[in-house]
Amino acid sequence: MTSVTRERIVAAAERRMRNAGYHGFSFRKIAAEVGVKSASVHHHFATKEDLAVTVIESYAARFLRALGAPNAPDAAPHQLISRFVAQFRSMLAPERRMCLCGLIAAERASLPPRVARAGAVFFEQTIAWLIAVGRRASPDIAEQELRTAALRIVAILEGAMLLSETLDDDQVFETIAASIGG
Amino acid sequence: MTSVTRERIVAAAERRMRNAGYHGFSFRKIAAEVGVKSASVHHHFATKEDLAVTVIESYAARFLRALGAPNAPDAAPHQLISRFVAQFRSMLAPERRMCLCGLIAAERASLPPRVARAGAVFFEQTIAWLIAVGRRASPDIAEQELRTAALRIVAILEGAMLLSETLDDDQVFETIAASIGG
DNA sequence: GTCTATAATTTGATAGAC
DNA sequence: GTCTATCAAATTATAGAC
Repeated sequence: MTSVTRERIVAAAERRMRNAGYHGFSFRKIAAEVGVKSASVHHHFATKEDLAVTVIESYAARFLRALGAPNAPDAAPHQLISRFVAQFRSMLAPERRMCLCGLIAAERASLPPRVARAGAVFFEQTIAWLIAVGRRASPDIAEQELRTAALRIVAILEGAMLLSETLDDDQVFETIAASIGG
Repeated sequence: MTSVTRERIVAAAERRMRNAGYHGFSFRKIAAEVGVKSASVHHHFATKEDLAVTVIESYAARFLRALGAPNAPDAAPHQLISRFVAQFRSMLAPERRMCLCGLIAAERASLPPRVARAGAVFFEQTIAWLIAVGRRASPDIAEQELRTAALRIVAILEGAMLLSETLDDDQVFETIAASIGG
């Protein structure tokens, strides 16, 4: 079920997709990085679409796992928001690369539907996590307001990563993210 | 100097780059869309890099021109901010496509330096425009604070476009952008 | 300025030996 | 599970006729 080679393929594909997006990675480059032939990559993943979906789902699962439960009894809501921001920050280091799903979101119009969908699921899950945290902090606020606040936080962080990358300056992310508080 | 075919090539390339990024468009697809052969595209633009740089510079110039002067005497600062937001909104319609330079920023790590640079210039110019508007509204605020506010606005709008596209929902952009005011 | 033709490389994917 | 070998198509780019 789990193979070392398979895991190394997913890791290499994630690195490449975060640099260049879905259209910017190839089976041969991935294979060369892992130290196998492209036919071996096809043994683990029948199509490029399959590999991309696996990479995105693995990325999303890792991200959500790092956040932990939104109702963790040992963490106050503002600590959870800090953890959320920190999770984005950690993705930016050490190479200042965009969030994988931010890139996938940008390419959406040209992606196979399953790939685009996997990217959207990441955002639905992170937004749901933020809403759950917000509900705990402010039980009386309407669902719509919680969702608006969650959308704002995710938009700011994705935008902050985008600007930090293009302006080639880590501090840009910190400057923008500081306004979220938490 | 200016040729109709050349302009149609730039327009087609911009459309394709906004769908799929730098790695997702080809001379042949552009040529087919315009109704010429790929060799004709090469006559106007020697390399893919050259075409991409021209597309980005043309996009940035159009965007800045639409904003107008940041110190226009007939427009109040809050009206100028509204115009800034409206300019992003207009790019989202009617196909809900990401800002071209947002996509270029996301792909930065894998781009030819000149292409990445052209994308960064767009953001430097839009941020400078926002700072100029802010300085007019609040002459006594420190430069650093104006820059922070400008970075925030651009990050929110780029992030709002990203989320709007991936969640396939125009209202997401409006919901997030509404918090900017102006 | 546009075309045909083509070079040289890369791409996603498959067949079949080991 | 990995390999060699290969296919069919697409890629950027160039040469040269019209």
